[in-house]
Amino acid sequence: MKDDPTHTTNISLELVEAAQGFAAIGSEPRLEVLLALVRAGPGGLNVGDIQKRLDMPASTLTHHLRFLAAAGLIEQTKDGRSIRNLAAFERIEELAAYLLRECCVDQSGSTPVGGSHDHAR
Amino acid sequence: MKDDPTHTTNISLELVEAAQGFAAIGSEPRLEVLLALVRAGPGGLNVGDIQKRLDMPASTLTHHLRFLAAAGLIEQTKDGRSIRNLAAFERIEELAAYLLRECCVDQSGSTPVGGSHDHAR
DNA sequence: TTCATATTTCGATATTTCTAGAATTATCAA
DNA sequence: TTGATAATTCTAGAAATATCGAAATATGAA
Repeated sequence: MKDDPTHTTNISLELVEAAQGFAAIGSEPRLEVLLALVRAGPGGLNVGDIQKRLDMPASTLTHHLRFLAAAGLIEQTKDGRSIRNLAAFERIEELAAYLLRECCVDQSGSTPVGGSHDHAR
Repeated sequence: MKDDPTHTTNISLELVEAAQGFAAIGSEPRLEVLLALVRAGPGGLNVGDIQKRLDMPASTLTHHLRFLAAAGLIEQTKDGRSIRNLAAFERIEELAAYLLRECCVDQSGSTPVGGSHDHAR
């Protein structure tokens, strides 16, 4: 019982996914893109909007959006001839939760839940 | 009053520092190193210990430790002929807080605190 | 269809990061 | 001092990322 694939909303992220998520926001331009989307709220922003706000070449922006999407931090839906980008709040929260969960291990002195994450080696 | 250098415990991270922190844990080997330190607790681990646990060449490990230290995610103190590495729990929490703070902006519909982070452009 | 807009793909270059062996420095012990 | 241990620095090739202009693709409007 290491991970339950039947759950869509995963409670705990795997290390690999967490690392990918952190890498995605571990770049200033990408973090700025994500924050712009977060601030834009449920309506999101299309690529052109982001481009204007951050003054970034379209091809560069596409490159970064691909990273964010691959890490599950944004969702992209086609809307006419433009692409609507939405911040994936759940994933952001999962990343925060991952950090907090790991952070408190061994500090309070007890294992918080069940040994959910891969230890060993 | 944007940032108070007299405070050791900074309340809010700048975007640049946050991105650096996320980049530091945005690599599987580095995230594993940090988790090992977190699990080791207040005693920390020296480089050799980490090396054995993760089975990683010393020079590679040093490389990653430098990243983590630069991002403020670990603290290194000399202890005899070995180096004691400690997880910087505060910084980890700051990163989590950064995510949660940004995540909730515009979602609840109101600006949470004062416009603490750089908007605009 | 023709034109304009929105975005991606392509291609090319620059830079960074990853990895790890070899050499070096530092420290303690005998 | 000599020897062993701990860690870093040096070096370098491979791989990944970053940046961005130009060309291509897709869609909607006239």
